[in-house]
Amino acid sequence: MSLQIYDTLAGTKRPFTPLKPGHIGIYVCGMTVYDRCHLGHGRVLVAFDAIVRYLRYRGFDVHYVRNITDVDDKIFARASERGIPFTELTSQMIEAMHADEAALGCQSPDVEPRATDHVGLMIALIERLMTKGAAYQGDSGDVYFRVSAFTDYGKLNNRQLDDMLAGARVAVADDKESPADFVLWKRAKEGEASWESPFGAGRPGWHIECSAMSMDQLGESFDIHGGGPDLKFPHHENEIAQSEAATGCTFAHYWMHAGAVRVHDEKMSKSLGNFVTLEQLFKDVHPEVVRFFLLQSQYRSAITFTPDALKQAEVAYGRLVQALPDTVEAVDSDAMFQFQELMDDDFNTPRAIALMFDLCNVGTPTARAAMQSIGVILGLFQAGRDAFVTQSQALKAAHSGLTDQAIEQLLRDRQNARAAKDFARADEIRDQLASAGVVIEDSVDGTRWHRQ
RNA sequence: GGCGCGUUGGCAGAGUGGUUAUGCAGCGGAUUGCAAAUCCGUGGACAUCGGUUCGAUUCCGGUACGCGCCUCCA
Repeated sequence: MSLQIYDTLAGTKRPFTPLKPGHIGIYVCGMTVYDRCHLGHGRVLVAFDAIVRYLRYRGFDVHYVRNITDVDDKIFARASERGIPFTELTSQMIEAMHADEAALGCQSPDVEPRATDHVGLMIALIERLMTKGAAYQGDSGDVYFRVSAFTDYGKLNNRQLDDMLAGARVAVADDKESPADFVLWKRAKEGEASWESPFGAGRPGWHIECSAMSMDQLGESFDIHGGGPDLKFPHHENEIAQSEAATGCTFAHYWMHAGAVRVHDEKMSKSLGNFVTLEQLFKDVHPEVVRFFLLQSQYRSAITFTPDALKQAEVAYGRLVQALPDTVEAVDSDAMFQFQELMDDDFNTPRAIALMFDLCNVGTPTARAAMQSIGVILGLFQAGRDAFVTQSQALKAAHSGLTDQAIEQLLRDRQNARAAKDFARADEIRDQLASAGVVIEDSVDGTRWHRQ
């Protein structure tokens, strides 16, 4: 079977055919850098990282582009709240994002274009749209995209323009020809960063940056465009409109959207304030566990985050880590073939993980080697077994009431009690340790312990 | 109101027109002073009502409930 990808625009899985054989250009909408990343951002990072890793494993030469939105109302607002220049805020947040991304085991995109570095390209694209009659400047000085100039408007989200106008909730700027028209260029406001342009000083609207930068990196027509679930509308719809109106050719050939992360049956989002940041999660569990947790669901399905679910993932992943082979072995090629079949079906990472457990249960050297290979392709096992255990234990020690020294002392007391056949005392100590989250294992070569 | 998605065993989460998902938890056994860890074994599910079919959790239609988008949000 060949590679199938679910295309949001088609509403179904489609066999994947790259525009240029062997090569794939992919553009993913990245972060607006005004705050720390939460688990929803993490999901997009991990999903597309795993996808890109797999495509490369499959032999494609992948050019992975992910933008950084570093001009935006929220950025200006947050920077002025904190009394710092907006560029200082964005550079802090970009640094934090890169740290989170690295912790999750994601490879950096090949290119990470920033909006502020490409304003010239955006201006050029807006001028092109004006020349074609697809853009106009209102009395306020803002420049808008003329939605009526693009007959396919709504195709990504299956929407009719009339329906959208009827249900419009957004306050309509009175210099728009139509409420559905969206801004390409915002006139400069007092005290805010702005750029000179033929339409006057101002700054770009949100959508235009992705059209300009994706086409700059990947050409006017490219293979895959991805992003989070909340970008389908209006962001990606508007990207299609302005890009295709300008070029006259198909913009992205496959549209991929990750599913939402939920908390208590609500979408995790900044606006609802119900988000948990990656930074917070990394205090409780090893970042690889977060990655594993995310990959346990297919990238398009909704995930409900609960601390218990993360705990389950930790236990399950720990078992796989323990089964990593000590030596380099030949890989079970049959298993790798199965893996490819599973992943070729729209990147079915949950089944790939199930296969890893099957291999773990088989337990032979070649099976365990295959399990490791699969994990590595999915970006797991990056710390290695010993470091993973050490790092996980260190996290738990930070939450524990007992120091390592106290634990060692209790174990010596217990050992003495056992030697004296005072099992009641020995069990009492074991219970005490257990209630502090410390599990002990007696074996012929002594007693081992770990924090649970 | 418009568009779309979901409802699987205690929990997480795949998939299939007739045969074991997988993981966590549970239960039984081996092992252990007792445990833990490990190994072996094991019960348990497809929201609801109709239809198609020899046969549907799986296809089609209705219903209920839930969710997402329609405004910035990954």
